[in-house]
Amino acid sequence: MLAEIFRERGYAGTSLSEITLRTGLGKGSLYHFFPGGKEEMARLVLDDVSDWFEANVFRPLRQTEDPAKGIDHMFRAVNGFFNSGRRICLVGAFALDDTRDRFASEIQAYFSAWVEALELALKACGFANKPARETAEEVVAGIQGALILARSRQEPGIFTRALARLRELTNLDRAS
Amino acid sequence: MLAEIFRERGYAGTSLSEITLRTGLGKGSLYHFFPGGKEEMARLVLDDVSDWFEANVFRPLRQTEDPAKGIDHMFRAVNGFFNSGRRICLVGAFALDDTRDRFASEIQAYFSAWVEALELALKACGFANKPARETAEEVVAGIQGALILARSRQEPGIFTRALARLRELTNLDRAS
DNA sequence: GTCTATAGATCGATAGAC
DNA sequence: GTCTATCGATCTATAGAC
Repeated sequence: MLAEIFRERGYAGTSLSEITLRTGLGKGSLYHFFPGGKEEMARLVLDDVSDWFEANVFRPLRQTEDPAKGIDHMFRAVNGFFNSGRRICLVGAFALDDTRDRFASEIQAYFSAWVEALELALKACGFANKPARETAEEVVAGIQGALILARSRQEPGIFTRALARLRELTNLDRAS
Repeated sequence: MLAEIFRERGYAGTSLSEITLRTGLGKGSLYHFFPGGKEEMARLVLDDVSDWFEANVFRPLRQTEDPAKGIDHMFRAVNGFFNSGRRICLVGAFALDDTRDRFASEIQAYFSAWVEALELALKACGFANKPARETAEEVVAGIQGALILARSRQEPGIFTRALARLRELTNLDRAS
């Protein structure tokens, strides 16, 4: 719920009065749970997102017994989490304006963990160091960009199609 | 100048007091030039961006005599405009939260024009309909995502590397 | 055109009753 | 814990002198 408000309004655009309205909690209660105010609420949301990706995306990518399965799992989990392109990435949105500076370490950690976990899986699939790194960056960036494009056109199909194409980049036989 | 403020703060995070400080104009002057207030200022900035891309990216892509040159021109213009990954895309940033609804037609037009112009150039290069469309979406989304990734890690090199890889996708001999 | 002054609303945050 | 009341700051926007 909190996360959805920040996703809709952005960090600067989210007001405590809207949070009280949509959560049903008065400001007194909100400041009881979050003495740090709006910033602490947003930090909790970012942590929740990171935890979810750690459990459902990064960790499966790091298990090296069957790396292809981890990659497959990533694409399915990502498609589900972003509701096939109808939901944006909060971390990516926060990265674009000065909100990034407020949550620099969280945002940096999220994308680093993602790229590095995918890079590891690609190497385990047989990719050499450089193509593994570059493909990992290309896939993570491609996902973020597809979310922008899908939302800008209000056309979620753009995201699903993009995921399918990005998945092909992770096939070793198509790598350069 | 106006554009840079909106890029830094986002639409909701941009205040008129900061605009008066950084432009040196009082609020009276600002409302003299922009009776519509902040929204009209942002709309002007979006129009300026659209005009720049129309002249320096979309139009070169649409000239079909030498489509490969148009594509090459796009990558160089984009790298320059986004300052090799140090500057974000205002339209993409606006697309992510509810700012999108306020400027829906401008944002939609920007990305549609970009994808369609690139699609046209790719077809002129010999791409079939479907790969041309999909590659165009992949390149535009990849650029947007690379800007997010580069900014989140404060590492502009990510953007330059991404552009180089996306450029390869526009080579017909590498298309699927 | 540009300024200052200010209106009226809303902001994040706090105080204190219950 | 949850509420209401309210603080001081800041917001967008306007009024009116010059």
